[in-house]
Amino acid sequence: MVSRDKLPPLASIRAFEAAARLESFARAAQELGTTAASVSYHVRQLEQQTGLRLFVRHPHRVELTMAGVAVASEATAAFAALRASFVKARDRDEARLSLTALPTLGTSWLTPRLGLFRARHPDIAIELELSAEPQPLGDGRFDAAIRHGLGDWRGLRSVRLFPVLFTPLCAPGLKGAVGDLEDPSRPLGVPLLGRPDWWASWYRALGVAAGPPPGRFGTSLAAEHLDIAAAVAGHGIAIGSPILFRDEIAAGRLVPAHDLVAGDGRAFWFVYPVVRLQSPKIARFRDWLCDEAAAATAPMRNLIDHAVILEP
Amino acid sequence: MVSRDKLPPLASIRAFEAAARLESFARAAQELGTTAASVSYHVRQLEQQTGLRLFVRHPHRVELTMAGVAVASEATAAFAALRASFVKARDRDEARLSLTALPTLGTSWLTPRLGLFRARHPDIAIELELSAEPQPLGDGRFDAAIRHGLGDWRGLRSVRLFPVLFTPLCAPGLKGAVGDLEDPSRPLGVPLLGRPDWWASWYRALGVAAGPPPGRFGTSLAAEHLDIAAAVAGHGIAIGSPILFRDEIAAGRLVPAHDLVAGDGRAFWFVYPVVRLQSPKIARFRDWLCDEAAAATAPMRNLIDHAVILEP
DNA sequence: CTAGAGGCTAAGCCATATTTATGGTCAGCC
DNA sequence: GGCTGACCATAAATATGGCTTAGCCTCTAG
Repeated sequence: MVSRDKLPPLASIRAFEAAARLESFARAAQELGTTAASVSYHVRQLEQQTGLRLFVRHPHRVELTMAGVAVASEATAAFAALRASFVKARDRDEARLSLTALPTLGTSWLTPRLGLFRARHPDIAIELELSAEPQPLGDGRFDAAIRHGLGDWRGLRSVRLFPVLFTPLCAPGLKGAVGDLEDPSRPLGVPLLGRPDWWASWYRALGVAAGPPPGRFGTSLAAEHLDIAAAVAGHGIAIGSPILFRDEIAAGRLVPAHDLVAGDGRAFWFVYPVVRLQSPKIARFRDWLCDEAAAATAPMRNLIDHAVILEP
Repeated sequence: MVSRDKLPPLASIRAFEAAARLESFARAAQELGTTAASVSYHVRQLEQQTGLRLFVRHPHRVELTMAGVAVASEATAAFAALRASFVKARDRDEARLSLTALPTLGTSWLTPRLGLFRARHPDIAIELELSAEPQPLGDGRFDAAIRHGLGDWRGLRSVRLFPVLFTPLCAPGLKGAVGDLEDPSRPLGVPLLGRPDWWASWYRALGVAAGPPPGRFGTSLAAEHLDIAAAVAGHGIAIGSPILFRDEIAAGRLVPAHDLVAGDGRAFWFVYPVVRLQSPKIARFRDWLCDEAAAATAPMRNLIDHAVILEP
């Protein structure tokens, strides 16, 4: 005899439950997407395991026994509860999407657009955390992230948004004060703002091996968007992405200080764990985000195509 | 995305539930009688199917997420309910054992012994129905049967109890009045009781081709045990089983009218559906019945071994 | 600092469940 | 009253899915 409190095979219970509810092996097979023979096998299996007679077989119909009725009703309830618990968990999970992104991207590009997402998907609340350090996904804190890099994070699905680019940007009033930007050895009149390594990269893209000397830089700020804000205030020439700061340029608060747009081969990616490929809320956000990224890059096609991409 | 109300694979839910309850894949594997790799696989499977993150993986321990806690508690409850329903159904089913048997065996052999079974197994109530026609098993009316035959009923498990034998029996006072039983053509002085075909078989076993002429028989009764009762009353010589009527013989109410014991190759069998091999109540009754049959036949070993068995 | 425990991944195998095919029985229907 | 179709049982072959095995990494404990 089978142990008194061991659960019989669940597949068999499932087949039995459907057969009992539908009062037919054939219909149960249909519901379960299998064959009547399979249902018959499973029900018999269950009867043998439990020692209970669950169905009385009549030549072309089956009838539940007393024991069968009792077990079936409880099994139906148990399966319903199980299904309900998953649905409920998913509903709750669906209502909140937690993201992490880099401060610059979050502040200058993502935040202004999130309202549009919320308007289109009012059932999903977005939580956005900004941090310079990439936060790990998969520990339950974040559903997805926007990162920059090469898109090769293992265990994560990466969807490319747009390339990481940089170009000198300054306030319109400063444009005249800018001397010969192309030669880092000649005095410039205004300080450079932003990460020195980006400036160095940009000069490499220009064909100049030596980056600007340290004395050229103004106050060093924590993040790209802060440098840009400083540039808007007329404190110098910042280096930044023409895609991220397109609105500033379009509004005339910033102008390119030079035509050359450089890139380092990296891009911004929307990333989320492969195990959550099936998550509808992530899929919805991803699709929306891709559309936004496409809309943001389409008018800049020409600029992007002519960017000088350095080998990483 | 997986359909909103489709139940994920039950095997995966089961693995997850155990892992959640025990807070360890390794212990869950142990409980489920499988390996940690399998549990890991199933949990991952479930997470992919549902799009829910259920566990946070720490290097050498796992931790339930919010969603995991919610699902796990409901899953545990659902499984418990399922298990309970089977246990309850079995308990209820266990309390009553319904049997069908032949009238003669039931009246003369089984009924006197049932009290002993009840005394030893007070939790099982026996229902016994006697009928000359073999009742079908498997339609829910009877759990098991005692039949006579060759033990080759398909779909049924047969356990041999003792052989079907027959020998002439009469009241002690009649023994002297019996003439030459061995020659069916010579007058006998007393009528023969019981089924003419059994008498014919008995004479064949004796080596006499011709059975007794019809005129030799007394009143024809419906069942063997009624013939035996008539014999006890001194109305003639009955043919019947020395095993079934052992008590009558031991008490001196009947004596063998001849030494020859014949058999037709058949036996009494305890039979029950193969699908109920696991049924504890049937197993208990079967074991008890076999013991009783063994106890009843042991003292008659010699007699049984010397019986003349006819080819069926 | 080593040993042990816990978990992940990958790959190959095996078992389990399903399919396919056949047969039998009954109900409905010309 | 036979025919046809629906339904279930059974058996054998197949295939898919899940298990196991083996190796690795990380962390904890002694």
